[in-house]
Amino acid sequence: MNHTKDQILDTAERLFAEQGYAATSLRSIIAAAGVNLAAIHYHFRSKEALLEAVVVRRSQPANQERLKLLENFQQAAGSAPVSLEQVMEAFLAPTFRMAQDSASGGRVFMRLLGRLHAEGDLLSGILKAQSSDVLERFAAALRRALPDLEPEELFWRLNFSIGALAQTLRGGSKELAAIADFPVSFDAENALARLIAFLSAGFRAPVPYEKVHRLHAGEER
Amino acid sequence: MNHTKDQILDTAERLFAEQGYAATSLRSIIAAAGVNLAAIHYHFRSKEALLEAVVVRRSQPANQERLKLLENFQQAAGSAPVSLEQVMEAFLAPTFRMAQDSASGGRVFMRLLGRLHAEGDLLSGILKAQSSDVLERFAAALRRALPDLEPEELFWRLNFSIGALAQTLRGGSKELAAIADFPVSFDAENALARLIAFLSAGFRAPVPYEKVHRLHAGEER
DNA sequence: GTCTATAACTTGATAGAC
DNA sequence: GTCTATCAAGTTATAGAC
Repeated sequence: MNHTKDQILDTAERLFAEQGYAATSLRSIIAAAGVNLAAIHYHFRSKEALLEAVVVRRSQPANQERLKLLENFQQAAGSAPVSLEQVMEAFLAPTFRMAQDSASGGRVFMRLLGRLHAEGDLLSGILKAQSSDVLERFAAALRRALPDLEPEELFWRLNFSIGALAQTLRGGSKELAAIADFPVSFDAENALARLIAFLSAGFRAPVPYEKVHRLHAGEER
Repeated sequence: MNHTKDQILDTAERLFAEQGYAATSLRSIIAAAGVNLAAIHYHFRSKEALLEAVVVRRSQPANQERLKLLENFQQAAGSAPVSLEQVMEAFLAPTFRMAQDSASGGRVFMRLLGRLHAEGDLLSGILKAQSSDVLERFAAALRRALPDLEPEELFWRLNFSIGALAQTLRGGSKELAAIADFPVSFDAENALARLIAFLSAGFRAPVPYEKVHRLHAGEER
C-alpha cells in the first residue's frame, strides 16, 4: 500500500536479520532504505513496534497456512492420528516455502526468525501473543502422533527440534561451512526434507534409560 | 589471581548471557560488578576483547578435555572406529559437566555460548581461532563413525545438531515451557543423555530420497 | 506524509590525578 | 591499579515547519 512504509519494513527486516535487533540502529535502517528518520516514528511508534510489525507481517499468514495444512492432513486421516512427518511438515512447510519464492524477502525473514529466536525474549513476547493457539494445536497433534512418548521426553525433543530449526533458518554454522569441502547451496524444499527426516528419527529414538556415563572409556567395556 | 579482573569476567559473563553482547553496556557491567569503568579498559582493552577473554577462559580447558576424552575412546576402540554416541559424548560432556558443578559459573557460560551462537559472527571469530583443530578432529571421527553417510547429508545433520545443542545450552524455549504442564528442572547429565539419544537417532535416519511434497494431503493417497 | 532541527540520553573509550 | 572527569560519537524520540 504505502511505498515508504513497505520500504522501511523490508529494510528493517534485512538489517535485523543480518545484524540482530540490538545491534541495528534506526539510522542505519533509514540510510539503507533511503527515507527520513522521522518517517520511521510516524509509521511505527518505536523501534520495538517496528520489529513487531516486521514479524507479524509474515508470521500471521504463515500461521494460518500451518493450521490449514494440519486440518487437511487431519481430514485425510479420518479418525486415525496424523503421522509425525505430516505434523512436522504442516508446521514447517509454510516457513520454508516462503523462503522459496525469491520475489518476496522470505529468505531474509527465515534468517531473521532464526536469529531473533536467540536474541532475548523479544520474539517470544511478540509471537506468543499471536500464535500460542497454533502451538497448542500442534502440540496436541504431536502427542497423538507419538502416544507412547512420555510428556517430559516429548518436551525435550521439541526443544531440540526448535533449536535445529532455528539453526537451519539462520543459515547454518559459519565455522562448519568453512570446513566443508563442497559448495553449500540452499534449496528450501531440500532442506525441509532433510530436517524432517532427521527430526522424526530423533523423536522416535528409544528413551535413554541408561545413564550416559556408562559409556565412559575406562568405566566399563 | 586478580580480584577486580575476575569480578569483571564473572559479571560480564552473566550479563552477556542474559541480555546478549550488543544489548549489554559496559556501564551495566561495572554497576553490577561494583568496579570502576576505567578498570574494564585497563584490564581488558575493549568491549570486544572482554568478550573474547570471557569465552577463552572457559572454552580452552573444555577443548582440551574434549580431545582427551576422544583419545580415551580411540585407545579403547583400538583399530575399530569410535561409536557415534561416544564421539558425541566426548564433544558434549565437557560443556555439560561444567554446568553441573554449581560453584563455578558454568551454567551461566552454557547459556552464553548458546546465545552468542546466534549473535553475529562474534563467536565464530573467537572460537575458530582457537578450536578449529578440535572441530576437524571430531569431524574426522564422525566420518569414521558414519562411513555410509554422504558428506553433504552429514554436513546438514551436523548443523541440525549444533542448533539443538545451542538451544539446549540456551535453556530451552520460553514459549514451550509455558505450555508444558510439568515443572522443568535442568539436570545437565540428564539433558546430555537425552540430547545424545535424540541426535544419534537423527544421524542414523534414512536419507530422504522421496521428495517431501509427496506427503501432501490431496496430492496422493 | 515528509522533512529539518534538536532534545535528551547512552554508548565506548581515554587522559591524567592519585 | 584505581579513581574522576570528560570526550566524541551515536542512540531513540519528538516538536514543528512545510
